[in-house]
Amino acid sequence: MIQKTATIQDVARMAQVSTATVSRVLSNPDLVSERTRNTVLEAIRAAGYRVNQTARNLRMKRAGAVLVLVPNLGKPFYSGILAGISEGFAGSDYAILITDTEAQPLQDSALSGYFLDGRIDGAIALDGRLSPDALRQCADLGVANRIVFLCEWVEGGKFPVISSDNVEGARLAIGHLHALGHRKIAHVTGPDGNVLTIARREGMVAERARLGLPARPDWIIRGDFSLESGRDAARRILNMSDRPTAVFCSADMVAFGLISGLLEGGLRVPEDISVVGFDDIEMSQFYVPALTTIRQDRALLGRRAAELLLGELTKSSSEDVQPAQIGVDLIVRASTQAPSP
Amino acid sequence: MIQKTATIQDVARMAQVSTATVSRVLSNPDLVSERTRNTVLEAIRAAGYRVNQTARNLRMKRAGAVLVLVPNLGKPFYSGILAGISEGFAGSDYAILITDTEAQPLQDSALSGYFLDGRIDGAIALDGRLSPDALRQCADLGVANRIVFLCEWVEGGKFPVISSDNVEGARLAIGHLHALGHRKIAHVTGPDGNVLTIARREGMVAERARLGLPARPDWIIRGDFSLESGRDAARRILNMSDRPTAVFCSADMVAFGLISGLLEGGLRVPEDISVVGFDDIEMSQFYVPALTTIRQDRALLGRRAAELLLGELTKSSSEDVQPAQIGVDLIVRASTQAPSP
DNA sequence: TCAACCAGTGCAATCGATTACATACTCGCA
DNA sequence: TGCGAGTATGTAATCGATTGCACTGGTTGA
Repeated sequence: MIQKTATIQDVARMAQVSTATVSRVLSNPDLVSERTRNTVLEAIRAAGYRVNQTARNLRMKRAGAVLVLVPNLGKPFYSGILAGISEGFAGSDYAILITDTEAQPLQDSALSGYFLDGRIDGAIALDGRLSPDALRQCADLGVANRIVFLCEWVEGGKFPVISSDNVEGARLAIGHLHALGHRKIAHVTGPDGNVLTIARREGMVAERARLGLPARPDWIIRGDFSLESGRDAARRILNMSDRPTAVFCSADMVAFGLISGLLEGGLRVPEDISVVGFDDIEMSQFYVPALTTIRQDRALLGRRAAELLLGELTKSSSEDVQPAQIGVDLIVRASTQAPSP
Repeated sequence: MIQKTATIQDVARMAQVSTATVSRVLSNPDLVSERTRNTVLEAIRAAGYRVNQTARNLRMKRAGAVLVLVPNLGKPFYSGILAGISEGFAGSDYAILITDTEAQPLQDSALSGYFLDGRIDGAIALDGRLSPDALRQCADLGVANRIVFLCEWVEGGKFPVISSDNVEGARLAIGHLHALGHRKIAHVTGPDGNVLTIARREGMVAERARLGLPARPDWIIRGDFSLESGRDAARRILNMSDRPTAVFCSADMVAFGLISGLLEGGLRVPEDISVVGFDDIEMSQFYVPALTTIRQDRALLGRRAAELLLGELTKSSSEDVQPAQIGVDLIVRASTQAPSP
């Protein structure tokens, strides 16, 4: 804050009314007569007055901010989501704090601490790995309903969740490969214990079984959503005696690593092996080959989470935005084709 | 804010002292006798007291937050920078607001508005395209020294700047290609008018001239840092009668688009054409081929900008962190080799 | 012995808004 | 005519901290 900004007192003086009236003009115009209202609005304009958010927040016992916990800002997947979130909060007077939980790991008490310090009114967690302790502290504080999980979530939590339909995504991927003629389909998973890993893997396994496709234990390859894990998976596949003809990856980044690794090992994609990703990040259409993948509607995910949280915060108690699953789409590009005979 | 959090009043009562004393224990411990201090600290612990930042900020006439203006959060380049920034602010009690100036374009008055509303104490702008009007309004407010430009900047502005040594980067890239034996070197620029475009292009042109390499006007291809513009550049190159043997791209993303476009057109990288990028984003080492590029130290850039701004905000007036240029490095990978004879 | 000084602490104003309650005035109706 | 209801506005408390100023009691030096 700089300079002598006009305060509500200044405006009140100029308009020859009390500060209460000025305040009402701003937040509850109907309570004020039209004549007075116009006088006040004119004074506000003349003074270049703007509400001081800090004072307002103090009086109203709120923080005026929400925190977004992102596992890794470097992963392009999250950008579209953040855009959706800020779109969802546009028009509200909440500020959006963003923190990278990998670059700046949170202490167990950090999240609840933000609430206690009066720094935030709510949070959106894109990180399902928040420690149980941290979450319990928040629950004890009574803010469980103001922590919306987005994309990832924690099992058994009482926190609202917005996520994509991961099982459906896996089903679409396997269905696509099956329709192309693939029978031997492998999967590179996400990190152990991750809820997305579980949902996508189980969706994949279920669909494979439903279609009567063969399953080998080593066709489920452990990954962690990273480029590197895709590379590692490529090495594993190159060494297999009975190689799959197609691989469904738990993330686009994994698919990139995988394709790069396969190429180095002398296998071409899609001629020798088809690859399907998950997410549809911007890069995917420009990769060589352009990646067939499952699109998550990141803007929508973000927006919904924002709306859900906003609903909790402004709690007209009735109109709840419900926790929800967002649909996914299969995007067919160049990294899949019928298996060579 | 939730529940009855203990206030400074509660602590004062428990410790049988005045609120002034409690406040002093927290911010100026030396003023308080050791006996009293311990009593107060004990009371603070017992009450689970935490300073209410909003009240503190109101009283101290500050916002307790800084704004980071990112052109496009989706560009992986920015993530490392953000990590550096938040590292730089760690330990301070400033909150970090992040906004995407593409997803949520700022009105001319928005930035100065943030200051006027008491929402922020300072800003870091990664976006050199802020409108002159917007910047003038900030300058008029007297906050010019609290807006640090990072990576990009505006000409003729009185704003502090932290940036990479772009000219040196271009020199390194051309030098590398020259050393490999390339003589016909093209350049895909950034968007028109962008300061980085200018610095990198001029660095490239100067170095090419210094080395006595041939220059053709159509070897300077207009781009805009995007994947798409890389693709477009590939088409241009494929249509050339006198093709360059190497291309220096103004960004890694451009290089990806270019390589993908060249491959589609039947040219291999690096066998037929060598490609150098700029930035060294995470992806670059996993692209096929792994990308030779100019690394910017993103963590350091972010950290320096944060320190510079923090210095302005806490202004012990003496110890200024100076605006600075950060060094860059050439990272040689697989996308460059000697030209085929 | 007394003034000057210092360390340690409290009182109360202050930051800039919101809002419960009180007040004043105008109608409408019995 | 008088009273209750309704409308428009003002008064002042309040949110939870920080800090200038005043006060107290003890030490020091002349």
